[in-house]
Amino acid sequence: MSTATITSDALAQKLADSGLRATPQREVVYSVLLKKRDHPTADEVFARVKPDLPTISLATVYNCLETLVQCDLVRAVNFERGPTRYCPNLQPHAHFHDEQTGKTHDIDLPPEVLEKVSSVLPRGYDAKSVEIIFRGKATKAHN
Amino acid sequence: MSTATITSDALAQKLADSGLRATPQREVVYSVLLKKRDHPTADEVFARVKPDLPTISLATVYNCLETLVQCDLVRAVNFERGPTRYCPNLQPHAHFHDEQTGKTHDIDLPPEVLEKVSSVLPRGYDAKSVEIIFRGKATKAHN
DNA sequence: TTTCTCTTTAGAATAATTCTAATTATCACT
DNA sequence: AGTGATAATTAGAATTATTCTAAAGAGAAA
Repeated sequence: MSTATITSDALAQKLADSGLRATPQREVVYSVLLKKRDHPTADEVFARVKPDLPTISLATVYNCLETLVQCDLVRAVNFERGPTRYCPNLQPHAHFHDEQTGKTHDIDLPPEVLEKVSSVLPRGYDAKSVEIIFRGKATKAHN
Repeated sequence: MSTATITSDALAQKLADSGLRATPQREVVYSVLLKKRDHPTADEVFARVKPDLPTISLATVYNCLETLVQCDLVRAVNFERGPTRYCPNLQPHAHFHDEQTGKTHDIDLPPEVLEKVSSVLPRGYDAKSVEIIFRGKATKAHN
């Protein structure tokens, strides 16, 4: 496969690796994240999943999202106190939060920038992840 | 003055600049943040302020903190879904969130790193702030 | 003083998320 | 195919952090 995303079988595999099952709910939640990559909230995912699985509950959506985050298939992103948003982009990237539109943009992070950022950590700090969030406004072109 | 912090008069001045008054509540809340710079939550600030102002309410603590953030005297910091924490450090710095202890450490950000980070933004993205959060564990020495 | 605005206060309301207990589905074995 | 064990889903209650509301208090200005 050439993309960074994952087939349904591969999803099943990833889940199995963690001793978890591939359920319709998990598959649909994941596919919904892949289909429209606009960093939806749990509520938004809930709404998008319902046409396919009319009886799914919001709690299940939360459970599935949490599961996908645990399996490293999805990243959870938080802006201030807003609801958590979910992002299936597995490349290292920062987030740009547009205050006008409320939209979130992925910003690619070249390895050398990541490295420079990590270099600020004094001895004795062992980071296993870093999150970079810009806040500001983006021009029309980026809507 | 040699420090990055601010006298009570200067606080009054900063507030006045925004058309706000220097109240005992605001002064005590601010002084509590300066005294113990461990990124307390609103609840923790509330507890620390009470000995001085036994009748203060939690809503007022939220109000004061918000006011100080508006005046650029304090930064609000969020980790995941946890409660907002407050930080009177005005220098550009990142945060390191120690998952073992729950403690938050300020990590100085040299200008050239800040610049490198900002350089990842494509044309058309106008960031007015950037927040960098590391997550991991710190050695004993940093407790 | 009187008035006007800003601030504080207590408690109610809200929003997002997590928890609980019951049901349902799936798996591993026979 | 049947049975028990385990995992997952569900609806609704509960929780947490925060914000809102309406009333009371305080300070500056007229």
